[in-house]
Amino acid sequence: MSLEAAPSESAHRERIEQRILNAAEQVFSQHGYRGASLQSIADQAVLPKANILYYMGSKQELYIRLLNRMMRRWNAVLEDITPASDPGRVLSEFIRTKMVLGQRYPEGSKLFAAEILAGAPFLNEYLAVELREWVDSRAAIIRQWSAQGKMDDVDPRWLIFLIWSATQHYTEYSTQVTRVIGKDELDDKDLASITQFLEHVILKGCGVASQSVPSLEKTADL
Amino acid sequence: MSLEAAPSESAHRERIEQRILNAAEQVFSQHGYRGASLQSIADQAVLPKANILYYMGSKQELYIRLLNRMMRRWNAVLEDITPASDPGRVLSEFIRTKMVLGQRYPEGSKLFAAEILAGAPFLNEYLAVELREWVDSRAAIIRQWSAQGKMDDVDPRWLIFLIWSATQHYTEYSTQVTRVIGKDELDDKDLASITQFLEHVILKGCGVASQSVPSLEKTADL
DNA sequence: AATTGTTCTGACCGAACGGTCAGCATTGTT
DNA sequence: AACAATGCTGACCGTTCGGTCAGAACAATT
Repeated sequence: MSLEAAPSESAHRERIEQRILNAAEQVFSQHGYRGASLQSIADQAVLPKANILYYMGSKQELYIRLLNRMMRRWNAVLEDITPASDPGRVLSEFIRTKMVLGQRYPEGSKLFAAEILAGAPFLNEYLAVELREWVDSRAAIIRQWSAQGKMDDVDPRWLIFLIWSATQHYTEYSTQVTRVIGKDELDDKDLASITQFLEHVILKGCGVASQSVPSLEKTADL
Repeated sequence: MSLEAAPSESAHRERIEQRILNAAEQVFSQHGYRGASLQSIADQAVLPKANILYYMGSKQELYIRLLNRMMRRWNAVLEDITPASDPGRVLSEFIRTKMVLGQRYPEGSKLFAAEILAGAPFLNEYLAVELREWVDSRAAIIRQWSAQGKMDDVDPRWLIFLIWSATQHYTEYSTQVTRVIGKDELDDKDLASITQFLEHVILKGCGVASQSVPSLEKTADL
């Protein structure tokens, strides 16, 4: 009845599905696939249990939709990287992007973590094919940077895993981090401080010149 | 009837309990507290389900025994650290110890990770009290090192979390790492390579002089 | 007002859950 | 040989699990 045909007919459905997906993401990320129950997801979404199955079909379909949604958010990271790129700029952007992604989708990150802990029964192929190609192609470029003398001769795969783990830590282990530093949650100041710390240590540790403020150096001279 | 009274009477019991604990550690670490079933633990231990409850009392008691066992293994790390210690030596030892611990007790590490992901319902107090004191006391010493000019002025808590996350990654995310690098498991050569990489990047990144072989530097002189 | 198609959900299903217990098997003591 | 004490487990309990389904509720079209 409107100029746009498709979206208006499913506008209501779309809203409910998003509500279910968000609720499910929270429950699955906390308790994993087996530990999450449709009843607790329904409670979280304030909907009857049968309604969840009406929209999502089954527990497994719901879970896979969540994984796909999370993987899609990932695809934009480090797309335009070439041997001519500046390592410092690229690594900084990588660290910052991953910190932002973790903050924007904390439940999605935890969901991914729980899936890996369970042995990646649903993501096995994704890890072995798509993610592997992603890592391999970036690793090849980093190796060229090393060969060009732009940075130390480190194994690029370990470097990628280092950035991955260090950034991921603050979303997946937020419970641990906040308890240890005695806060309820990390504020923007903390996150900026963490990001700056990681950029400083990782770039300097790889022998990459940093373009950020060198305020962390023990010697201010050149 | 022997010189040792207590241990002989419970030798059999001890063996069975260890068998159950090891089986339970595997199942809990994969699926979390809720996702683990006593039946699957019993299957893993090749024992009838009722036997598990005979020895452990309840699912919760079994889980808490596992957490305590894992926490006990942790207490030896970085005990003898003073402001006079050499930062390079201490940080290297920290990295190596954590890598070894993760390799020795991979299921225990994953168990811990799953507990944190679930919001640390059982470890809340441990994190907020004991672990916090552990981190605070080490952080105070690291700050003195920075003040003495022995290393860059970085936030010691972020440094501790960085080492924690980077080392933990290879045990907790072993599924992801092995799939991405196309192996079934990480061998000793990989682990040595990773350890050396982490020592290089983290020590150099914090402005700490390293005593290990400087083979990774892009310049071999000096 | 009647018809049609979609949305929704209470009630129910068999299976699996954590936990209990009666009672058989095994061992150690006398 | 008799007797406790402990080890052990099949059978069972009430509850919750993922999933099905008949039919009520609702909206849109005629």
